[in-house]
Amino acid sequence: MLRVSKLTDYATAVMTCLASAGDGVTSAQALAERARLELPTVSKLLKQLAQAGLVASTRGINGGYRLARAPERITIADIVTAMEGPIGMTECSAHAGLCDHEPHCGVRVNWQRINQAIANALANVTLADMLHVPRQRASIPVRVAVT
Amino acid sequence: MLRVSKLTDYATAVMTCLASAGDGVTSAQALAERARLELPTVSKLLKQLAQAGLVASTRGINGGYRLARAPERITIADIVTAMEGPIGMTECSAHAGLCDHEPHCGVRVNWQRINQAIANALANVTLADMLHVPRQRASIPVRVAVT
DNA sequence: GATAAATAGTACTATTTCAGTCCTGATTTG
DNA sequence: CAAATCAGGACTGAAATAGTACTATTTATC
Repeated sequence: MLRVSKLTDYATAVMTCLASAGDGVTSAQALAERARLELPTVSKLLKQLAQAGLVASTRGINGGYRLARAPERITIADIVTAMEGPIGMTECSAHAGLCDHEPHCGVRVNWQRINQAIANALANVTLADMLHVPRQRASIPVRVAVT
Repeated sequence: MLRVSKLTDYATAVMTCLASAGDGVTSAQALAERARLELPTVSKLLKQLAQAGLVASTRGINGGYRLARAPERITIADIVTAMEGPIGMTECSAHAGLCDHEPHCGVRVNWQRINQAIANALANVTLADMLHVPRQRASIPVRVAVT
């Protein structure tokens, strides 16, 4: 149903917790409790987020994670990409050359444009935005133009 | 990777073929050949599209399918919804009440806003648009505002 | 009215993906 | 050195997906 995976969903929740936690490091354990998720699951996705460079980790006792950048500079698109790979609605728009139909597929270029629109929509919402419950109207002006 | 299913992808291709076929009915067989897909697959998705009211079918010999509305009035969002159900990036944003975390989930409202942005992006591209190879710039002004 | 062509509906299966868990190793603090 | 914590990989059960097959129904033509 055109959805992101649960892991990605959890990842946004955990990242939001991290953003609200401030500057110090927070352990995976503490994040799991705050997000009400299982520790192994949280560990797994934090590892992925760390590899993608969205969070920085500190090992050892009193270790934990913190955001690698300011919440204003981390977007939903970053998180989705970290968890699921490149954003592409169709196989051929994410990776060229895999589809037999490419030579006679007039639809492909248009899908790429749609992808772009969606990627822009995701890139226009930052972690900082997620911290706020939206105001009545127009608090996050997402403006996407396919050009 | 945030993608639509292959069936949905095929559906857009088949719908595009139908749009370019003009007013008469076109058989599933002919559509399969033009889209270079297997007949059973095309039949299956045409049935779904018919149930969703996007195509009209004529039975019997010389039967086939035609668009139920003008291509300008059928959007990618219509096709995606017909094939995959309601557009929702996360479980909780498509169906309320299923998620244990809802009471303490500050992320949910924001996901709903993102969904809306994406739904708008898909709703702003019509079948008629898909028929054209995009011009150099600004041929499909998709403008999405989360308000 | 019989026949052929085409859609309608249902069921089934193999494959793939996803979610979740567990285990072992590496690192740091005390 | 011991405890706490992250890193990396492997594994498994469940679910979704894709594709196929079969039967019933409808309609035009002869």
